[in-house]
Amino acid sequence: MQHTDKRMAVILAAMELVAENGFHGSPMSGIAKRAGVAAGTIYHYFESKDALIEATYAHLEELLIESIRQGYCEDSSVQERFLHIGRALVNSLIAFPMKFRFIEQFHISPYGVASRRERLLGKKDDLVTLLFEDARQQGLIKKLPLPVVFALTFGPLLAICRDHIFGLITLDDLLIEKTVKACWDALKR
Amino acid sequence: MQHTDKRMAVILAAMELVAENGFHGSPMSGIAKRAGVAAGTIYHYFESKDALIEATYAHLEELLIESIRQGYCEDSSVQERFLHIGRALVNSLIAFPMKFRFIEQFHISPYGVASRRERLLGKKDDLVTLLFEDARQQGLIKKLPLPVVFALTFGPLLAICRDHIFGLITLDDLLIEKTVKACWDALKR
DNA sequence: ACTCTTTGATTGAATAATCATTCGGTTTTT
DNA sequence: AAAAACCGAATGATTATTCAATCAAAGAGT
Repeated sequence: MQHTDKRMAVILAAMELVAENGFHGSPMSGIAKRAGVAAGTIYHYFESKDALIEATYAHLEELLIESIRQGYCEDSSVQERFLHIGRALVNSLIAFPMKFRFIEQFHISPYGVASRRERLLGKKDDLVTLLFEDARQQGLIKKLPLPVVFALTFGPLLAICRDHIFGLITLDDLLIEKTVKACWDALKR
Repeated sequence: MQHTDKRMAVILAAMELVAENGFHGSPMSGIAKRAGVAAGTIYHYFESKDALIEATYAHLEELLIESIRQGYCEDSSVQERFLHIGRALVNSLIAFPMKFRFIEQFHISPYGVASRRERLLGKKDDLVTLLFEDARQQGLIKKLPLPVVFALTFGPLLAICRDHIFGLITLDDLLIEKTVKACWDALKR
């Protein structure tokens, strides 16, 4: 077993347990057992439980960004790029319910607050922010603060992922397309 | 001190602690201390921690429904009723950030899953569901499954409440109005 | 090839803190 | 005085974290 193998096993186990039971239902001993690793080993790779949680989120975020970037064409029209991002996000989230559940848990937890603030105030160079700035410059969307634009886009998309994963609806390509287009209707002037 | 006084003190303390620290950071001893009550007393009113959490959510939900019903006019146009609900919801949530934080924690936690399923599959007689069915019959909104309609409405509204409470934006009446109208744009055909 | 040594990885039992819950007794209300 | 509300220390289970002991691998010297 390689150096990073156990590290990744721990991250995956943490993701699954937290997704299923929340942070308060995910003891380190349980994570260790699911990862097939001794409790002490976790502390070889992560300073604390908090550090493990942060690392797990960072890993999932990377996967998500990667899957959105896949097939993204910088030269397409604003609307086409918007549709691509929406589709890719929803498909990626519902493909692995555990990912989605963990990310939601993280976002509302005290862990996520700082991370969230950084995101919106700090980095100005990510794919989505650039797209929205582009759209505003071209006068395609309403004049609203960036966080509101984010809300109108990702609020509904995360909500339908949640409903799908909890079995309240069944998302297919057509329904995803319709919903993403409806989000666009909310933005366009 | 009245019979129900301590009961309510416990509920409020639970709301505040859970809103601040999540379920895993809200020990019964802490709730008791904040409520100004002995730990054992909680068990006079609630069978267990789970029961307390459920009761706290039920109480908040009642308050929320009440504040939305206030000033709601059954005879208004669909769009006017929609705007009223959106405005009332956002104003009510940002007026007491603790309420909002608790409700979010609850919805995502294992507690909320069952409650959520009941809501959408069971009760067909609440204000909002009736409004949406009305709107669909009049051909005013897109033909989408009810959960998706809910997502397009409440997804963004909850998101802007979160952003406001975390200090990422500052909501005023105008911005709230604009955002609720944008949600309507997402729905209307 | 064969030992000795070093280094880092891994273990799991031990620790100390914290948790939900209980219960015998006290106070308050009726 | 009976009943209900209330208290808070005690209980037993669970927790994150530590650590002394083992293991595996990889040279280094012979």
